[in-house]
Amino acid sequence: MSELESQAHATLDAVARRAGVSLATASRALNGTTRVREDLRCRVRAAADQLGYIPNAHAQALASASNNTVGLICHDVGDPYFAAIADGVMRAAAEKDLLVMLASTFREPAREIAYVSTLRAQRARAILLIGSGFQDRTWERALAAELEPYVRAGGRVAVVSRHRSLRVDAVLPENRGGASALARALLDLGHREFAVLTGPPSLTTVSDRLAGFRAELARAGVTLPPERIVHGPFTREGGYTAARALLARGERPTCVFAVTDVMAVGALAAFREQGVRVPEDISLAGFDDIPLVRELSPPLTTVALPLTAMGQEVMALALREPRGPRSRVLRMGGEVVLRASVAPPLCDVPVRCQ
Amino acid sequence: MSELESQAHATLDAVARRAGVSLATASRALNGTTRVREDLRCRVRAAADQLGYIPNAHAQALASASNNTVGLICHDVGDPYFAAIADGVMRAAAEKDLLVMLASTFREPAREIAYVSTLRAQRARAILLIGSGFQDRTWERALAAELEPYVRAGGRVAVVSRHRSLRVDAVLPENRGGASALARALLDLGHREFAVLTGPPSLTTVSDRLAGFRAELARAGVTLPPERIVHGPFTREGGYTAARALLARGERPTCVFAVTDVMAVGALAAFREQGVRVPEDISLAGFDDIPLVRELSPPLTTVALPLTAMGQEVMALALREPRGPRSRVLRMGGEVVLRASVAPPLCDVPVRCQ
DNA sequence: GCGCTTTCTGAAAGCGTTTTCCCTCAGAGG
DNA sequence: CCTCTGAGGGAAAACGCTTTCAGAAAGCGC
Repeated sequence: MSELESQAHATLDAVARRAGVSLATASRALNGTTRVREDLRCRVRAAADQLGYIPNAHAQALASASNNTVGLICHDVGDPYFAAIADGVMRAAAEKDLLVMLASTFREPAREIAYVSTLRAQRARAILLIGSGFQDRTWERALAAELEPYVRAGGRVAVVSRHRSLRVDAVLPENRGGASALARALLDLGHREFAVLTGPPSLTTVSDRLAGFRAELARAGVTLPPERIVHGPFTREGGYTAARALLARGERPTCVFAVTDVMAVGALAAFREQGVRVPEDISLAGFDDIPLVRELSPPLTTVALPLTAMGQEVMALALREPRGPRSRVLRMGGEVVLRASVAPPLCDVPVRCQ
Repeated sequence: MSELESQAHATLDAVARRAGVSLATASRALNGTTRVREDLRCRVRAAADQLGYIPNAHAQALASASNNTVGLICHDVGDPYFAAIADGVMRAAAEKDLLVMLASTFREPAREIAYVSTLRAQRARAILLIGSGFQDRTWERALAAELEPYVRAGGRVAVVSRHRSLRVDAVLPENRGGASALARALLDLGHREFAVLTGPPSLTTVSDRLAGFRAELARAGVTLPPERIVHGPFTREGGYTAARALLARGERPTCVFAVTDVMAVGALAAFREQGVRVPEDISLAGFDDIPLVRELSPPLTTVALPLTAMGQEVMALALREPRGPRSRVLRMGGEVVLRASVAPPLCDVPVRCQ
């Protein structure tokens, strides 16, 4: 607009002119791609400094058909689960000198697809998708349709905890095994009356954790009646509401498994509000081991996932040279961390008491 | 590399050719900048769809000298404080159709400056700096030197909670007033023996909160002896260590103020570990009102900051047309939220007891 | 002194868009 | 029937870089 206000950026051309060399030499001197006589290199450097030259990344990307940005798509950076994974991704990016474009879908599938498209336009070197896919099969298909040409054009895609229908490299939490191990531990404590607070049933994250948990119960001859399974969104409020609903139904299990820690946090609040003591009245366990659950009282028993490491690994996976058509899958975590939120059931329940 | 593997992106040229129009028309048809005959527009659209055309954002940015990316620099996305603000920024970005490039400095000043440089190269429309600056005056100066030509070239800069030495638009938490109000509330409860767990003293966030707190105590004739002030990093561990140090010194205040909630979380853990009950033995208060402090038991008394809104506002500030040379400052938050982590001091302390 | 490498350097051709400038053509007005 | 206007379309010039392709200069053995 006004004359003085915007002062254009110095271009490489200006640098070259000032250093008394050609454009090509200036480019080479600055990038060090080819040998350039030392004195010329110095002159160019000096000229660049004096002019405050900052290369135009867009021009570079356009000319060299390469760039060092990656896209990170998650549902909600405010959620500690995603924040922890994003942190890992950021660490990996810093190490590899990559710039991360972050996108939060706010759990709207349309937004996710739009972001993939945007990242394609940016010619991002890789796209990282974090978190469970959407219930709707249609969306998952649309997403795959958007991703496929990207991959064909040389883009890399890697995901954390997505539905396997996307045939891409993936970091998968040890959902089934972890949930089984947790069930085992809870059974060992003497619990027989379980309830589960869970997310949208069509997500593999949910179904795997549920299946693992159930399988282990079944092995011990314990069943999980449908009225003891409450669905809700993967949020604190979801957990809160689900726990309230459970209590409102008059269900009094000795142990509640929330399929994510975030839901467990909500459940804990609900229990507290209703005067249900944890673990004396009800034992509570979660999944993920987000940092905050250690700070609760009682600290939450959960299945640990190395979230930051998972973030780093998904980046590594995306950057690794593809070896073939088969997608690589890295399973991580799954260890039970016993904390004070679980205890043996009270003796008025007709099971052995330790 | 291999022949089949990479399949180049369709270009606008290809779209134009297929639609039987010129490059210019194709561009206009897709962007809708000028009127284009309806049938041609359709033909272009169809051709673009068939070819799976995705415009090259770099070429667009280069040609139009504009783009819609903004840079977000924070210390650590994994920290709930930054995560919450980042969430607000993401919301604002989604609304305005901006792409956010995220950078975590991991609290290394050099990295921060490098990121500003990178974002300048990307010709980001705005740069958002979140969180306290670094102690070292040299770094702050270097940062300003990097930012200044960016602003002169038309870039926008806005910060949350940075040192005022950066003359840019800013969202500032009501540090002083909030801390004063908190002190007032604690005094009203009857406390006279205070301790403070605090961060690096050169940060204004720290000094303002400390000053506000102190001023209010002074007004009540209460002093804060230096041995009751413990410094540490702005992390959970910092709070933990500081609290341990305080106890190790044999100090037994009736009330502890941690200048950030994250530190308070660490302090709470330390107290619990040492058998110090909160609030019976020591009242504990924090600052920020990060979501997790509501889940603690006891829930933490704190000074509320609307973190997500602050993230939204800093974006709004960065995007707003500059009105003049004066930088705009938006003060937000500062209300005391009383929760169960504070209580009147026990009567064995020689003060009035409520 | 001659031809032959070996280094560097410079000119220029892209990269994929947007945008300016100009031309054409239809329709309105006389 | 002719001119004027305005709308729409095409050619080509940017945008700021990288990289190819030659050419110049310098070093070398004979």
